[in-house]
Amino acid sequence: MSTLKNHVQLIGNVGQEPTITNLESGKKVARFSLATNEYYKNDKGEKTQTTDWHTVVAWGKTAEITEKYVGKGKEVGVTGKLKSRSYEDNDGIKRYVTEIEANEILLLGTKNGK
Amino acid sequence: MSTLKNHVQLIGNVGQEPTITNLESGKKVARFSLATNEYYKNDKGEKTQTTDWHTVVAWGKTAEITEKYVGKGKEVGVTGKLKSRSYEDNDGIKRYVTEIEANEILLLGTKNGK
Amino acid sequence: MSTLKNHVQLIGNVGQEPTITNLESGKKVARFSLATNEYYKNDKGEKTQTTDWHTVVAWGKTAEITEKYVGKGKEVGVTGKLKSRSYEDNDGIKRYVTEIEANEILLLGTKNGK
Amino acid sequence: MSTLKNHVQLIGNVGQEPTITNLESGKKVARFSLATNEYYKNDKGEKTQTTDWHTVVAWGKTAEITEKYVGKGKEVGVTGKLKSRSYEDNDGIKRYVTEIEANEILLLGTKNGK
DNA sequence: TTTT
DNA sequence: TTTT
Repeated sequence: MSTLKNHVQLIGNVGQEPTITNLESGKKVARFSLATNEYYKNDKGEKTQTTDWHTVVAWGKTAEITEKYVGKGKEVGVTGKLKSRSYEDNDGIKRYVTEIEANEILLLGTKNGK
Repeated sequence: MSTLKNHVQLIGNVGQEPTITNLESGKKVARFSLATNEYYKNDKGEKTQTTDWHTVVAWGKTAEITEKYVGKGKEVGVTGKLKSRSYEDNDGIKRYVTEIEANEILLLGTKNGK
Repeated sequence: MSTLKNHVQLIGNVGQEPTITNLESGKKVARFSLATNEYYKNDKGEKTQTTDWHTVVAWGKTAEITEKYVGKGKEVGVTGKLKSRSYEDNDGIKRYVTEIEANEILLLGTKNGK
Repeated sequence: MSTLKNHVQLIGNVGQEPTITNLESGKKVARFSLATNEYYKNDKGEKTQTTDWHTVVAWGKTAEITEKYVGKGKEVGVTGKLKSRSYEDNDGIKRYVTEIEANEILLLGTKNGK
């Protein structure tokens, strides 16, 4: 888990309530979407915004923190690594997804942003 | 282009010769796949390796540097941001891709790693 | 200004009001101290905190943003690079200082954290 | 050890052989200086270089890796955190130093850069 | 010198 | 004190 070789950091707002899955092993997995917003002025000097949506996955203890503290609209910081995987959807079509596997999730702008 | 809000860094090896596209505007776009390798020992103490593949896109001047210096097998460092977009493939299926839009590409382990 | 070769990121609280210097050239320089706090449990299971203090320097436009928005106690994110320099103090003793030269300063936990 | 709150990354060349200290506890500490070089053209279009020197400290297992593999002139990548501390020098003058406490040290441009 |  |  080298942070030199594969490192992602995002600061943004949570799109929806995280989904929590309890694995048979007793481990938890949390998954949520995160919007990163950039504000800039376009050619005409008008204020514009771009939003990028990211899928964040958290395992184990980080999933538990997610379940407790991360909610829709909250501002969070995430560090982790980029992982890609493929699966077959219900129509038998091979799909590729890229997710951010979180090492750390930090609540920002809150009293308990510890 | 906030590096606090959306920042990716990768160090790895280039999978294939980059593809270069010359846009009508005269601008260049370079695209290549990058493998990040992690080495670790598994439960049984055996040396194991995980490889993650990433798609890197470079525009303008960074594309030109890519065209000149980046080649199959080379060790490179990349920083940039995560961008997701969708398109329809030839069968009319909506596809989602996540790419790293490079700000900077650094050649490592070379005499011209400037 | 390679973010691969020399990159620092901090999220913390501002210790004091920034000092602003107006250079003869008309350019501004802002300087402030930033505390990064880590919370953990010690050997005895007691909650403990470590604080590291950093000196952040901002030039030009980033200095102007600092002057307007950064104040004592505020939570801010900073990215930039590590710079070291030496000077002689009033007693003629050579001093070395390490500062973070900010590329970007982001206000966190605020409505205008854009 | 939050990489969101306090994170440094450097890629550069080692200035001298690392110094290794064996603590009474049996733990090792390694310390070395690292040069990060930036190349750019100045106002007159001449190629110029700036070098920043950093002090890297590694503890425990990372110190052992440093002892084995890190040597003068080698190209290495380092991630870690910024730590400042003070001490009294031999003349009783209080000195402040800022060091990078390494989490990870990666040998670049070598066959064993794993 | 901040914050929790 | 490194490197290109």
